[in-house]
Amino acid sequence: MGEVFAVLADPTRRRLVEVLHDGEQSVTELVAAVAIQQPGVSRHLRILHEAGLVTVRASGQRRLYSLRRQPLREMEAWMRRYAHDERDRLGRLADFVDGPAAKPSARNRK
Amino acid sequence: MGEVFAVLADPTRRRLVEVLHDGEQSVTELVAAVAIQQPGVSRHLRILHEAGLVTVRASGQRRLYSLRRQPLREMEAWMRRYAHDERDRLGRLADFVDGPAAKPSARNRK
DNA sequence: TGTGTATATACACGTTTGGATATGCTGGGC
DNA sequence: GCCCAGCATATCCAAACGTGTATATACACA
Repeated sequence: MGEVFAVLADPTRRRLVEVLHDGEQSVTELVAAVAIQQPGVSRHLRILHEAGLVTVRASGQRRLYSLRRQPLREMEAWMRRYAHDERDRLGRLADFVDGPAAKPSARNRK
Repeated sequence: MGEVFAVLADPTRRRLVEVLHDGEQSVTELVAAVAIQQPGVSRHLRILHEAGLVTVRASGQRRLYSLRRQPLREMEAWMRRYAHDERDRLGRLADFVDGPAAKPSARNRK
């Protein structure tokens, strides 16, 4: 699992994940979304694939990549354990329901 | 924010976060919890501190470190965005209530 | 079959990283 | 004031990393 942390440490790879969140994309489309050359993107995609973060599907001469969310969920579970105090479980539930965009609740204010 | 991803890419630093989750710890205690020498731990603690992940408090000749959860929460928010599909919001809520240990629900099965 | 396009791999290079060892600094007890 | 414990900083080193350029491979289409 720690593998995923290292893989997402790179900003370009995080960007790829963000773009793939919108759905299946070809390498060319992904190249257009980042700041490096195509071979670099292919290499990052290989790393993402080896970490189980993407799947590939050939379509003609294109290779269509899509996001695999399972490893992200495991990483999210780790974050959830340590991002919050053990107490205040109801408050966390409220945050989850409100979503990330919600204003901080009273309990989160300094 | 991407700083935090890079900082937590290192397994030793993640271990330190896990240990600090139990509460304030001195450097000596932290050294006992990991597999490297004291200078290495001090360096990791500096990196964690610069990323805002820990705070320090002097107590005699000891330095007591504790966890700052705010950056972890921001990182968790990123994870939450991409670890889940946009649809199926109610299902995610159920997962959250059940916690990570819960059996996968029907909706998660292939 | 030949040519262009889409993607992957090879190679070389500079930079960053994490570790060990050695040393410096500070505060407490005698 | 001395000495020891706790911790930080300096230095060196090997390994890993990310990038660009060049090249290879695979498929499409005429």
